[in-house]
This record gives sequence, C-alpha cells and structure tokens, in this order.
Amino acid sequence: MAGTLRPENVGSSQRVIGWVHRRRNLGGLYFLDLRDRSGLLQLSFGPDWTDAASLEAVREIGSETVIAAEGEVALRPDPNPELATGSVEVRVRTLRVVNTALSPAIPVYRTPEEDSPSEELRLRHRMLDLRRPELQRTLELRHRLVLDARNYMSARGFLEIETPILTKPTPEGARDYLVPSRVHPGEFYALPQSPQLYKQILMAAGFDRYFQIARCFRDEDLRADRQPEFTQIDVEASFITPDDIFAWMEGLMASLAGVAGIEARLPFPRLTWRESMERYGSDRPDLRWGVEIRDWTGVLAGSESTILRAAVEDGGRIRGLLLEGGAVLSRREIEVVEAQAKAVGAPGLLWLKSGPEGLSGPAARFVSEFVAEELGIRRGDLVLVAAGPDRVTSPALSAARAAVIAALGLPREREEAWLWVMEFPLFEEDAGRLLPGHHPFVQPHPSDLETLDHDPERARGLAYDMVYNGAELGSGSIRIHDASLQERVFRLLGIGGEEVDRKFGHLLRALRVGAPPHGGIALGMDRIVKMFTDSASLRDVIAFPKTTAARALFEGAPSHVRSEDLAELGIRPAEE
RNA sequence: GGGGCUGUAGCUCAGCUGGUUAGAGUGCCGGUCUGUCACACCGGAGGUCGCGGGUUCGAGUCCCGUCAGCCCCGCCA
Repeated sequence: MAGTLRPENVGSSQRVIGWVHRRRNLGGLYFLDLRDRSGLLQLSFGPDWTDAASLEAVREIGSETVIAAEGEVALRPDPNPELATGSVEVRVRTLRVVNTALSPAIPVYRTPEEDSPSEELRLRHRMLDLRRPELQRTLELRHRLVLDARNYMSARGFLEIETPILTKPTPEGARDYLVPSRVHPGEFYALPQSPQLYKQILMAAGFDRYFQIARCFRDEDLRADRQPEFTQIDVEASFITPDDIFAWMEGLMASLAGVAGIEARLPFPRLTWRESMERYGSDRPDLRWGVEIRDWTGVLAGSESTILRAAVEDGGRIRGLLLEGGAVLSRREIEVVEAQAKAVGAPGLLWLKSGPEGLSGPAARFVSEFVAEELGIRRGDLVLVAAGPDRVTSPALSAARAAVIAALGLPREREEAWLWVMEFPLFEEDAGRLLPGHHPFVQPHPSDLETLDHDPERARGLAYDMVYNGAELGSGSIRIHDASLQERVFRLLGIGGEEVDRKFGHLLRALRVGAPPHGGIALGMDRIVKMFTDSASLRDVIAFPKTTAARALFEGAPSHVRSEDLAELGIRPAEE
C-alpha cells in the first residue's frame, strides 16, 4: 500500500497502484502524489531514472487517473513532514496508466482554506466525495465500531438474529414506508420502523439474549440528525432489570468509545426524567456544562410584574438561569438567546444584568437590589427568567441554556458527558387523548401500577434514554410481558376490542403462551458515529445518505415507474 | 404543513442604491522551467446569472411563482 512506505523501505523496489491526487510539473522533473486508502505517497519522475515512454505519459496525466508505477524507494532530500510517507518517495522507472479519469466535477483534493463544494454536488458525485480521506476514515471507523459491537454482544451470549424487512404496518408512531404486494393487490407491507415487535416475539420464543445491527425506516421529515433509513444496535434480553441493560450498554459504549479514542467513565450518571426536566428543561441535557435551571417562584411571585404574577396565579412557575459573568453580553446578544426560547414556543424571556451601574434590563424594574441578592445575583451576572407552565418554561430554558452557553463561550467542564435519563412518563396528553410516551409496550413503574387507570398521566414507565453530550444515542424500556396488563394499556390509549386483535393480535398471542419478563434498548449507530467523529451531519457518516427531502441524488431515487408496473401492483396514481 | 438561508464559469465566491463588453481564485487547455510538495511564471478557452412569469426604456440586481440544497418549528410511538 502506497501510504505505508517508510525509511526502512529505502532501496527496495516497489510497485504501487492508486489515484493521481496532485501533480507538479517542473519541466524536466515531475512529482505526483499517489493516493490509495492507506494515504499519500510522492512519486518522482526524471530522465535519469524514468524510462522515456513513462516520462511522456506522466506529462499528460490528469488528476484521479488510476496508475500503476514501479521503482525504487528513496529518501527525499527535502522531506515533507505533513505526510506519513513524507521522508521517502518512489523514484519511478515505469508508469502504466490503468484507467484515465475525466476531469472531476468536484475536487477530491482541497486546500485547507478552500470551502467544500455544496452538499448537493457532493451527494450527486458521491464516489468522488467518498475518496476524500475524512470520509474514508469515518467509514473505516464505522466498520470498526460495528465489528466491535458485534464482538462485544456475542461475547456476552447475545445472538444476532435477522428480522423481516417486509413487515406489517405499524398503526401508531411514525409514518411507514409502504411496499405494495403484487400477489395480493390492494395490500401492503411496511418497512420496519424498528424490529420492536419481532424482538419481543423472539423473547417469547426463548432467545433470551438477542441483538441485531438493524436497518430501520421512518417516513418523516428530516433533520441534520435524522435520515429516513438508519441503523440501530438493537438489543433485547429476558429476565432482566434496567440495571442489567445499563451495565451491558455502559460496557458496550466504553468499548466503542475506546475504538474511537474517546473517554467513557463508568458508571454513567443517572437522572430521572422529572429531575432532568427540572434541572435542565430537557430529557437530553448536555452535561458538559453545569449550568442549571433554578426555581424562583417563591422570590418573584410577589413582584410587581403582572406577567410573573399572572403566570403563577395560573398555576405556573417562575424559573430561570443565572449566568456568572453573563453581563458581558450586549442587549443584542441576549435577544439572540431569547429568540431561541421563542423558537420553541415561549412568549419571551425576562432578563436582568448586574453591571457596574447597578441592575439593568427588562426585569430591572421589579427586581430590587434586595431581591437580586436573594436570587444570588452578583456584580457581572446575567439572569434569564421564564414564567408559565413547565411545558413552556422547560423547553424555553433548555434552548436558552444552550444559546447562552454558546454566546458566552463558556468552557466545557468535561469533554464527554454520558447520562441515563430514566422513568419517562408512560403517556403524554394530546388534545385530551393519551398517547404513548415512548411506545405502547413499556412496563409501567411498579409503584404506579395501582393508580394507572385513574391517574395515567402521572404514571412513569420503566423506560430510559442514553444521552451523550446532549444527543440521544439510545432509547429502551422494560416491556409488558403480561397480556392483561398490555390490554389495560391499550384501553387507556383508546385502542380496544377488535382493533387490538387486528393490530396487535400477534403480540398478545405471544404474551399469552408464557412470555418471559423482558426488556431492551436500541442505540442509534449513525448518531454514535456522528458524535464520535464530531461530524456536522448524519450525511457525513453514511456512505449513501439522502437529502432533507429524502432524495438520493447519486442514483436518483425515488423515481417514477412505468404505469404497467403500477397496474401489476393494483395501484392507480391519484388524479392531479 | 410552516418559517429562514442559499442558487452567478467545472468548483468556491464577488457583483454597491436596476444601467451598456458579468469579475476573482482555483480547476481545465497551451507554453517555459531538474527537487517540487497549495511548485512558480506566461498565455487561453470557459456563463440559458436554477427555471417560469411580471414591473421597467433597461433586470444577475426589484416583485410573484416554481424547482433544488441546507437549517429550524411541527412531525419523528
């Protein structure tokens, strides 16, 4: 391999093959950087050591052409410390052009100052973009992570079992990708949103430790951290508690982090969902910074602000953030932070700076020096205040927390912040209707079983998320293994009678024939690679990703099909 | 479904309040050059200004629509 040659190879004859990365033509001498997966290697060509035909050939060679060269490894008079092979070169005797390349539509080589070509072009010419060392390294790391995950799980007795890609549509949750059946016109398969039900049925079947590197599909609108098809490390086990899952997954993450050269201190800290929302306003707080939300209802409820008083009278609370030294932010900078809170639905933030001339800002009118002291404000501090129900203030303060940390450029208190968030609410309410907080198979918390029917909104589930640096890397739960409890939960969700049978009959049949207690988790493989490589987008960790409109630009999917093909599937396009 | 940003040479970008031959860097083509490594130097070609419509004497520039890419809200059990 070209990138592996070192001074100890000097004097040996080598044959190397790869791509023309860059070429330098000095008239009589030519230098050419050869690239393969292992790295770059300089080839030199000159009349004293290169045959005439090869010298002629190198004159005309273009970048990205595939060449084979043969010659002697020699020390370079002037080494290049930026290359691993920088102290040697191959002095080429003969050169063979293996396959000429058209001038590339986007450059593979870029100078450090040069901006990337647009994402659109990078995706359209994916084979060129993937030649870049960064993406080569990322995909190699991804391979090593997946391999490590398989070895880790296998070593602990977990069996990798494949589950169907053509499955039954899921009634709730994300939109399914549907696949028409030719044999049964008018009927459809769905691509799996996850192997959730299959892995539970595998538990019922007695495969007490299962895992799978599973492809999942969800037809929802996309984001930088969301792709329509993505990969999960899917795990399920029988006769276990959440602690078993935590221990296995902490070990797995420590092992994966080790592969990526990242620290994972065990055990991961744990927060209940309630506590996480209280202290950080989010179910996936970024604990690289310690800033916490405070409850100032007691101190500020009696203030002269009608906004604050009204919020409390309506049953809300007054909560906020205290940023030491935050008064350096200008009004304009604080308004940018406030905009982030507004973007998630807050009417606004009240704020207060404690400067050399005393208190200033919109909240200064009703906060006396005395109250400021009670809040713990000192000279140079900034306070951001939100008032209202928790469902408004929590997201607002979470967004404001991230924005103000960024605005102040606060130093991280740790580089790697791992976390379990547990005891998620079993249900969430939407327009008077109960929806599953996670999915409908989560085991209710044992302490909440009795009150489940008359106070379902307060019920907690044995569900947990793994969080790393503010990103949700995985999510799981202990599942319901008792058919009658499962039916109770379906009833609370408004799924009853014949509908249960039609949608979940296969699950209930499995639970009724001796299903063991079981639970599991699914980790987002793509997100793990994204976080470990500090990539800006999931598109940078997937070989062939889709655009935000779910298009594949390289091959051009989705695409129209012939009407005969549709007719065979019993499908008629809707009239425009 | 909603909001925002972007679209000008192969690529990355500039183009002020509308004004006559739309520029730069890089890549590409040709030439000079024997130790370069972002080689250097000289010369050249290369543009439906995303697309459609409108306003105007005149549109890359203003307006409307549309397509594409990106970011966010909703959505993602």
